[in-house]
Amino acid sequence: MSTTLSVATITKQSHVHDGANARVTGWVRTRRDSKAGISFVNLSDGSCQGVLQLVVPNTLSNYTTEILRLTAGCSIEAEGVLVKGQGKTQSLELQVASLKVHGFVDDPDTYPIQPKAHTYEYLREVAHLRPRTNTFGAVGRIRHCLAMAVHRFFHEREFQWVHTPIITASDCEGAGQMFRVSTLDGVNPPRTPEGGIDFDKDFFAKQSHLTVSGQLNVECWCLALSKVYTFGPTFRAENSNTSRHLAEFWMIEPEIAFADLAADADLAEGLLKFMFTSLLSERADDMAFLVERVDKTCVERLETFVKASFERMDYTDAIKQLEAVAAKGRKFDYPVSWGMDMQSEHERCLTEEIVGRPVVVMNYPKDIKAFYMRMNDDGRTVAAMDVLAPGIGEIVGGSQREERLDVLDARIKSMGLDPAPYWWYRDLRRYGTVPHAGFGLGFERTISYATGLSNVRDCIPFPRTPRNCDF
RNA sequence: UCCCCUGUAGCUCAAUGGUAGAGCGGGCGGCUGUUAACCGCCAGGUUACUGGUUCGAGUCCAGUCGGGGGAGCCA
Repeated sequence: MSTTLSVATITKQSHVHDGANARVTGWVRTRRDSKAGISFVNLSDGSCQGVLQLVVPNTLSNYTTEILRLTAGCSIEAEGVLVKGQGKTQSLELQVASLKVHGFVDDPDTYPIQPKAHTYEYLREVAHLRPRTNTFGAVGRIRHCLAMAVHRFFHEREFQWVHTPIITASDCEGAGQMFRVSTLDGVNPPRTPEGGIDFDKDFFAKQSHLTVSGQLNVECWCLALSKVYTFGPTFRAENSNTSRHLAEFWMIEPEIAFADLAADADLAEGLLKFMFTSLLSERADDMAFLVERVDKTCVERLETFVKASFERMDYTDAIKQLEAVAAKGRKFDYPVSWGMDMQSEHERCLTEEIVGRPVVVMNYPKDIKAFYMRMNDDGRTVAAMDVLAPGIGEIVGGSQREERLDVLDARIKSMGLDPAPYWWYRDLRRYGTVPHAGFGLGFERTISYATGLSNVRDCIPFPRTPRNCDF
């Protein structure tokens, strides 16, 4: 019985396995027949970008009945000897002694995945099969690599991973439209005497939703474990139809105690650089493929990214710089002025044209930011930061949190919010409050930036967007 | 939600308002230690849907549905 080896193992350790007996499993990419009495079958098992070439002699008993019927997508297992190939490449190939077909492809004429370029739009319609393509195989492995890098980064720095809830009954998140979670009969719900829906009868005896952020929950654990993070799915019911938005996406949200906004920005920079350094060293095969087929500049972009320090700029200075280029004739659809929320065109101009690399914009006007962000001494800005990246815009949004109860209460009041639901959040400021800060990093946007895939729907296995929840 | 673009063979795309085509994929044959090979033949279509203009509509118009890009919101 031969050892089962992955294509990745055979490729990476070719010197070890040269001459060895091996068993391999996977899916057929291509088949070429030679009248010299052999067929060449390229096999992918998804373990790496490359394929293993199987050399199948016509002396096998199932050669004419099965081997010659192999088409793209058939699943097989093969046993034989690994030897150096005779073709152009020096890599190992399998001289097949026996080959078993697990599943043929019905109707190869219409098999959706062909050995050719498909459009991303088409592949989204066959999302159950698209991981079989080179590009989506690469993105899947890259996604895994980056996720592992996130955990490694935090673990090595004594952060604790906190599993914040997916379902939340606090209506105080304020980061956009939420998906309702309910077991009530949506067609004929129980009613209150006033005629409204009676949520006392609902599963949690109150309204509940899918979380839009783990931040408020992770802050609680931060004020006990000091360095924490969440990494999980979040949900936004916004009717956003863009290449940068998903209804379900993954977010990384660290929170650090006894830390200010500058430490927060340093953490964001360190995390992103660690992720991309890991990617460049661990998935060189997939990145090389992306350079060839998707985005010529993606490796170069990441190499530059990990070497350069982020530009740090106050919001006030960013506005001055934008006003300066506008004065020189740069046209904007929206005029630039202090106090405005920067539009996409402004963010892109700043990171792509003015700075030319990622930029951290800090200390925004208080009126355009959330209630929990720490009021600066000037009384008109808060300690908020966004990391803007060329080509994609905002990938990180964060802040130092308001730790002073009286200031927090004043903010809640001035923004017209009801303080009651925030009782537990306020308790953190009553019992041993500390300066603390954190941010959210959009995982799919990070993958988009790293790979050059310009639509986040191609950066998650099964994208959920308005009017689209297939598979 | 708003603006713009778009929908033709399994896929990627052609086709002045006038006979719907090519490449790839598939089938058959040839050739070859081949590399998303190469050569020949064959099959494959209610041009998204509904209606309209016209002698004649893939093409022009209206509506519906799908897809994309941009904006807003944000990660």
